Amino acid sequence: MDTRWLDREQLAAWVRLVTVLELLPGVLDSQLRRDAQLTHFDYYVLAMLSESPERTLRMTTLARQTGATLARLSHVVQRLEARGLLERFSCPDDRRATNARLTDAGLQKVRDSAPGHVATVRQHVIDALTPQQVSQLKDITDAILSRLDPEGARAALYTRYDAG
Amino acid sequence: MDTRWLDREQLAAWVRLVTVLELLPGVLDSQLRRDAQLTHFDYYVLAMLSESPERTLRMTTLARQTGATLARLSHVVQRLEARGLLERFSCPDDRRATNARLTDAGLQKVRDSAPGHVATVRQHVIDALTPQQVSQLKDITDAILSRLDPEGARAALYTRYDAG
DNA sequence: CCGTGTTAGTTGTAGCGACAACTTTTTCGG
DNA sequence: CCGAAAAAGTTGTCGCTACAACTAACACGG
Repeated sequence: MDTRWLDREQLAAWVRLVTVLELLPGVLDSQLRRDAQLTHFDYYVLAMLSESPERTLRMTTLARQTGATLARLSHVVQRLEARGLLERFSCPDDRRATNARLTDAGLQKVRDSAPGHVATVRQHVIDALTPQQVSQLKDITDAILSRLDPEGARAALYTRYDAG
Repeated sequence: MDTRWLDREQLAAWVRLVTVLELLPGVLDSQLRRDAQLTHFDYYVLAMLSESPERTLRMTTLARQTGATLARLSHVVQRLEARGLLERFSCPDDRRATNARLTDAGLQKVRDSAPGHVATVRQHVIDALTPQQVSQLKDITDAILSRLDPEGARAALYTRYDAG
């Protein structure tokens, strides 16, 4: 097994990507933690629910769309439920399944924290890039995800939470 | 403060990036954990040392270059020292400072685990992209890092660990 | 050369995620 | 239908990271 090492350009891209991987989650987490007492993953879960019909999703669906394991999601949802931001109830159709539904308080939390979060995303990522680079980034991450997550379970969200 | 929401294209790029942020670290960690009993961060630390003169770096330098806090690095180095992969010694010039030096066993560990790690990086990232996209990724991550880490402390490593 | 502030690093604690073990319900081949 | 296998969640435990508090050593203005 001869190793194909990385050339200079590949290495440069990779090292930078690793550093982004190391720093960006912390930036997202600390802003949301400070301003909304939420981790980024908490926010992601709440935001996903807020955009679903009936503000409700099956645990398995939520897990697939957030890229988390069911075990992790179960812990997170337990904590969010204890805080009154969502509630769980057994699915009538399939008694193995559990649904998670966003409460009014949870919806309010998402709406309150969205502006600050979007501002952070703009400040550290989107506004640092040209429109062309944003488009390139979409294609690049798409290509990576096709290797990382061949089932292609990733979600669409992060839309507006304004008066509408 | 009127919020500037993300448009469709920005949103698409961002959601995909978040998913990469969520999935990629786990993939890197589990491969290295399985094959070398190292986290990706452990590997990064050892690799960085292996490329330094005397295989030695100051804790502060190592922290800056890996993007970690000194506290985190201190814990990690403590564990790696306990496993005999590196050793710490007080800096003669400045007795506040601590140097970390890779042991022979540590160097061997890096050399042994590098091929499998690079293969993983290729499989999930580099080989999923065209050469042009690799170049774009470098520029994009550079732009993001300029916002994330204005001091620009990121390192250069991940070179070859072959017979040389 | 003294005291104040800064720099370097360590340590304790609490919280989150990974992994494995487990229960319950559903599916489906024979 | 019956039993085995699969699917959906939950829970317990362990390891890692963030945060805050702390010690020790250096810098430097007065």
